[in-house]
Amino acid sequence: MSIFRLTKILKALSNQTRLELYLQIARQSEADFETGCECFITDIVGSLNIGAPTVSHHLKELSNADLISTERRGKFLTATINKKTIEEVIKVLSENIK
Amino acid sequence: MSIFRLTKILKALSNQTRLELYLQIARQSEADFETGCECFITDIVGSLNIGAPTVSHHLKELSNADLISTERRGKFLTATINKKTIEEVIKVLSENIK
DNA sequence: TTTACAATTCGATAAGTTTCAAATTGATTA
DNA sequence: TAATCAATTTGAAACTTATCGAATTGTAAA
Repeated sequence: MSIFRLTKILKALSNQTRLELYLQIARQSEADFETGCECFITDIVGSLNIGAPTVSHHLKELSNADLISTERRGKFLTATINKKTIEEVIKVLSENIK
Repeated sequence: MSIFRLTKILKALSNQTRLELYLQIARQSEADFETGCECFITDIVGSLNIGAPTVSHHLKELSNADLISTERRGKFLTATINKKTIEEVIKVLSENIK
């Protein structure tokens, strides 16, 4: 992984609100796998203390960093995390800290 | 680890120059362990394409995030990474991405 | 088809970050 | 002690980011 890509991913995770958003999607993804439900953004918007435009902006940042994928479900938006991306980050960091 | 602390650490690593600085210190630390040498900041300043004040600023950010420790050796400054910190980050990320 | 609601885009502002030049501090060496 | 060199501090400029209100788009329900 290039240093540029690594920086981009870490930058996407380096804002508190965005990190919370990401972690919430991650937790939700895990729960959904068991329950068969889906992670609706509208629910998260309600629980975090920021407006819809800001959430939209943050989601785009996470998407651009390839940390999550989103999908429209009619009126709503669902999000899932891309495990591969975060696993790569973990791997790179681990390798450099032997 | 609190979300605040995690954000602070990730923020410290989310700038390309600062990440390169950190990785260089990490690599150097590893090499030094074998050679018995030390990681002098003055050498890194020469190899990265930025001025001394900027390096100083970045080192402080890394220190404040507890990612590195620095020590004066007379006229010079040496740096070592704090493995524990990055290991905690790796752990938290891993746990949240099951 | 009008209404309602989720999400996005746009434009603006406030806040934060990166970087440098100049001045300063701390420590070594001539 | 004076000169030198590494590192830090300060102050400022340029750039980036987070956030919001208002307007817009897309979809579903009345």
